[in-house]
Amino acid sequence: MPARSTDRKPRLSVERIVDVAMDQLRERGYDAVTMRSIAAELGTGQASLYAHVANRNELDALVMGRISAMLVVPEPDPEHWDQQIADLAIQMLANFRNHPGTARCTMGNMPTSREALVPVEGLFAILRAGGVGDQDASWFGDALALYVASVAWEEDIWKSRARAVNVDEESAWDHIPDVFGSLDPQEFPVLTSMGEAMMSGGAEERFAFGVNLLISGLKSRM
Amino acid sequence: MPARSTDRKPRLSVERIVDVAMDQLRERGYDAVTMRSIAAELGTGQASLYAHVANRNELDALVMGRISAMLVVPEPDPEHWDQQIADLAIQMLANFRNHPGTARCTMGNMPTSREALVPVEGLFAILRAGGVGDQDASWFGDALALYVASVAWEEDIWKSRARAVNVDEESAWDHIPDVFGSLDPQEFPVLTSMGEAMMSGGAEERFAFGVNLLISGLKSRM
DNA sequence: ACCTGAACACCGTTCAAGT
DNA sequence: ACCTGAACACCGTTCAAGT
Repeated sequence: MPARSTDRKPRLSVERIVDVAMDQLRERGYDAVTMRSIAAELGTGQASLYAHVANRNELDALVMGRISAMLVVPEPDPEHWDQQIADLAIQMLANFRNHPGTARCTMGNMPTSREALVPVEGLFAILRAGGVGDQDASWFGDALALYVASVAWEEDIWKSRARAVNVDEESAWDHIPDVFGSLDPQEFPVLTSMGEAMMSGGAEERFAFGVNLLISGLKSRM
Repeated sequence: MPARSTDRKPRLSVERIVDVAMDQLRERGYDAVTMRSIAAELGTGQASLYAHVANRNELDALVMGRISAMLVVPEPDPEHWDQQIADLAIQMLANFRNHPGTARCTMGNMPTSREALVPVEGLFAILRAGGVGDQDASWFGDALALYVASVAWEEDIWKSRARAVNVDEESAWDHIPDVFGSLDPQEFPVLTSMGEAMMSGGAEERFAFGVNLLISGLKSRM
């Protein structure tokens, strides 16, 4: 009798491959997720994945589509377009953080799939409603997406490095103040005199500052 | 008789290793430069490199130091701090372009060497002269450096991809308009109606726009 | 059509052994 | 102290062969 509903090896599919990729990205970080590690978890050989995914880069694009689909872009409110953009940026970073390791998958990959383009459409709809010209909107969208992904990717890198040294993320930063403390005040008068400003502020504040820079800059053109 | 001045294998040194790395980064792109390829060009085994360089990541940091040392940061002119920062950003991007493949080396690497910190000191000196507070300066410097490196790295990625397909860089973009052309205007009303704005503007204009965004944003806080 | 084992052509890094 | 050959434990991708 065929055990239909409890088959130990359901068929491979793009969805299952991306599922496993997302899990492993979270648990191991970008560099430790390989075609082989994914295949192993799926109980198959690495060659089998290539029947569903062309190559590693396409897998990255699929992961980008998956996390893009999680974004919820609000209906444009012309009165509060700037706040809507700021909120969206914060949502994007939070989404990357909820799915560690995925930021790297988006870098260098243009959004070309339907999934990935839906939030882009939403972003531009908000900008247009706010009265931002198409040219400015296009370039602004580029800069914002690049900034958010870069910040998320850097955070992933610190996480991976801490994991490599097998130390908690906080104490990985411990030796950084040493660099500034050991600087020659003659040669580095500014750096040595702004020590605490270099260190202060959490990731949240830094990111909010950067997003505010971009949005204020855009407003100052209008 | 010992042929002193024409020794075919001068001693290995960090400098020579970084020299070769920079050359190969230019000619092959980041991913194709390996400990092995560097060792091969130096006529030695890959293991020999490890007597001078701890690992690949340290090599990247050394490359970052090398290109940082090429930057010329002007004496602060309080009247024109904003233009000085814009010029510096343009110089940074030009420097990355003159040394293709090096942008990736800087990503995720904090400037900790003396070489790498000299231009950072110069940047902060300009900002301080311009009256920017230390906290703002610190966060702004972060965002600017991240933005410039990201843009340069993306350009390197397009270049590598074009190289992989063995096609010139221009025609690698040929199929991109197709993506927008095939979009459903019902689902993507904004994207389909801003076609030319998405494409227009060279890399130069886009970058100048992004830098202007950051600087204008910073000014609007003062 | 989908899956597999085995191979190809690579990686970074380590280490015992040489000079 | 510096260098080397050889190995270890990996990569992405391909391909002939199976079902």
